[in-house]
Amino acid sequence: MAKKTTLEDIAREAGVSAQTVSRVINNRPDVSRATRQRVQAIIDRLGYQPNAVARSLSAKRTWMMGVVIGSLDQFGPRSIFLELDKQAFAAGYRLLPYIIHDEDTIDIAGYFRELRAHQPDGIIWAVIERERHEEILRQFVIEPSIPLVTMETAIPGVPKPAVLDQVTPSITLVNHLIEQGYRRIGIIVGLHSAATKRGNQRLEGWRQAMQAAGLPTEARQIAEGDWSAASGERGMAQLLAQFPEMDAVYACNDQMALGVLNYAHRHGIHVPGDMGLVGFDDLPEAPFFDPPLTTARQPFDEFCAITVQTLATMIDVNLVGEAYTPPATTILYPEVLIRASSVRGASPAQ
Amino acid sequence: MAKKTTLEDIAREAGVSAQTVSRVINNRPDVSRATRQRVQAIIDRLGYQPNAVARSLSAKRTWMMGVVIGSLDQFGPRSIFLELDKQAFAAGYRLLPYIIHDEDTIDIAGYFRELRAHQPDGIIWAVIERERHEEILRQFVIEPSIPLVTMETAIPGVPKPAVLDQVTPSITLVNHLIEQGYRRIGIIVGLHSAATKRGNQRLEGWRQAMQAAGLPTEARQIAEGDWSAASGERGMAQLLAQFPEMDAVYACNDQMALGVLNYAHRHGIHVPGDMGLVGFDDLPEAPFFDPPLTTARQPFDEFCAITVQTLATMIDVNLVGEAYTPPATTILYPEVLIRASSVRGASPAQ
DNA sequence: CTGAAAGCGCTTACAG
DNA sequence: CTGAAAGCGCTTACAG
Repeated sequence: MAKKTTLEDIAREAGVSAQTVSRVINNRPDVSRATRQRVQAIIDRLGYQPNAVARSLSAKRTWMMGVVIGSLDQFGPRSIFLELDKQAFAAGYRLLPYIIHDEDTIDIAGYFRELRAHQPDGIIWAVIERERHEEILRQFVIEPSIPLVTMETAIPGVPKPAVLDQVTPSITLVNHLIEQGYRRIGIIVGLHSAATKRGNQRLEGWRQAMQAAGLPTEARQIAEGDWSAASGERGMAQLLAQFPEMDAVYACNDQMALGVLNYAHRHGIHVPGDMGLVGFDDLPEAPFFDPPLTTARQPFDEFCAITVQTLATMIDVNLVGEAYTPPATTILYPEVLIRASSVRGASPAQ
Repeated sequence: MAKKTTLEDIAREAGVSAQTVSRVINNRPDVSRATRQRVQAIIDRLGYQPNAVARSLSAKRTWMMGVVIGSLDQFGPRSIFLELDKQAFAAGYRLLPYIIHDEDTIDIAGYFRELRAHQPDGIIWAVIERERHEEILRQFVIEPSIPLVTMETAIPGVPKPAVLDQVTPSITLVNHLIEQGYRRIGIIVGLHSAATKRGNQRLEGWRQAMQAAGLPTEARQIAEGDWSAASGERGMAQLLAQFPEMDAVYACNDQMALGVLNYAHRHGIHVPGDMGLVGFDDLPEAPFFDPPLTTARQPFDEFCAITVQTLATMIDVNLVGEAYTPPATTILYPEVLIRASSVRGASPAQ
């Protein structure tokens, strides 16, 4: 392996000191035009690239944001990860991903210690809320006071720059079903809904809308899935068994809605004629379902932009040593997209 | 910010030298049991975590693998990224992702220089082949001889540990359609198929299977999409216009196949009765399409495992300074999954 | 505008 | 089995 060019090499070649080269690299103003040009020419000629590791160590700044996030198999985490990456790059940061492929087998605390060992300038905690996380965060992040923001979890004292409201779009979706004349509306919630804010909120929105309309919200109207299409299919079968008069379903994500559609097709249930259906997520595939799916699209771009910007500010403030007053949480509202699956007058497929 | 605990702190506290602590941390054998226990106890008590940046600088090893990959919006890159992450973690490496969100606007060379600045121990080049990449790789990686493997691109002198064969499953898919009695088979290829190996291979498999069966492969049987469902729908319309006698379609990914299905539903074309359909990818949603979609599933887990293992070996060998003989490329074969969309005898949905 | 010195927090030979 | 010294490749005060 050919010896790599270092700052020292450039300095020698240019006949200047190391920190003059450093100044040129970092675009500091206090270098004469002539010196800057001479040094820059040598840098370009040798294709020199400063060692980011050395720079991080001496500057005590890595320009890395650690991100802890659930498996990217699901649409939500995946979209968030991609947008975080875009936004972080735009802000000059690189992402250090710690993806939790399987929450049940992974040692989150160990995972987290390791992430911290890499000295990220800040950490984005994008994992869906679980009881035990709060303790881990407190122990490993909050106490050593490394800048931290959360995206899905509300922890006292930790900024949560933005939140995706789940209740409002759920109410809108259910109200829309009611306006279309559906009355006996069932719901298929996601996995761990009892333990996560997100699942609860969608259920909560359904409940509020139903009760406001004077409609029942009994336990037999609720089935639990695991976000997969297969579980949507099972949930549909379960609901029809325990709530046979059902005339519409709110599937808490589009994949489960697809399972419901599949069940309906196989059993000769016409959607939306016999059964109204709404989902959540707006998968790229959703407009191409048969019938196209009414659903809600979350503004992940804004969600991530606000989160990254806030963390970047926290990092800056932290370096200066000032006290930081976190901004109020920005509430973002998903957009409801009405498509044929929930519109009573919609013509059948054929 | 409370001063972080360093190795020096541990040494002072334990009354030993710094490198004795270093030995304990790195599990070197040459430490007495008594010393090791005493030091370890202090490490545990203070919750000390060695600074990975300092360690990387002095050891000249970051335990990072850089991965350059296209946008994770698509199923292929996404699956590859997730599996790479799993495999890299299992091998003791972390991933430094450089995601190319938009290939047309990004400065790949600059992107790459920056990745190199972070001193990854090796680089995985998982971008789909484009002409200009080869030059960039040669300039920035091959010359400074940093361990590098490719996944989608074949570059002379650069190991490509495994390859996902696209021709064979395409032949299998088309042969299956032929066996089912379909004869006038159209194909919707993906974006840039002229420029990427992958697109070409699926088209090539279609061509080979058709010609082997003595069936025509005219230009009017081919439409180009962009991998999206919308483009599949457009491709279907285009094919029916220029190839009206068509009785089956090979959509080169499942999303485009979904677009085809959507078109068929809206125009009263029965799949598989009037029109056979096969896709490629086996999206989690594919078994729940109406009808369930015949498609091919690629073994991304093996693909990534072999790639990561090879790179890890190359890194080890490179550190020792030995010459490395890259292994032969392992050819992996996607599995074809037959579902109702291509089975003539399959009963209609209702 | 420029440079000599110290230091970031570790590991790596080299001694003993 | 243990330690003193040097060094990884930069940046940061501090002088001048």
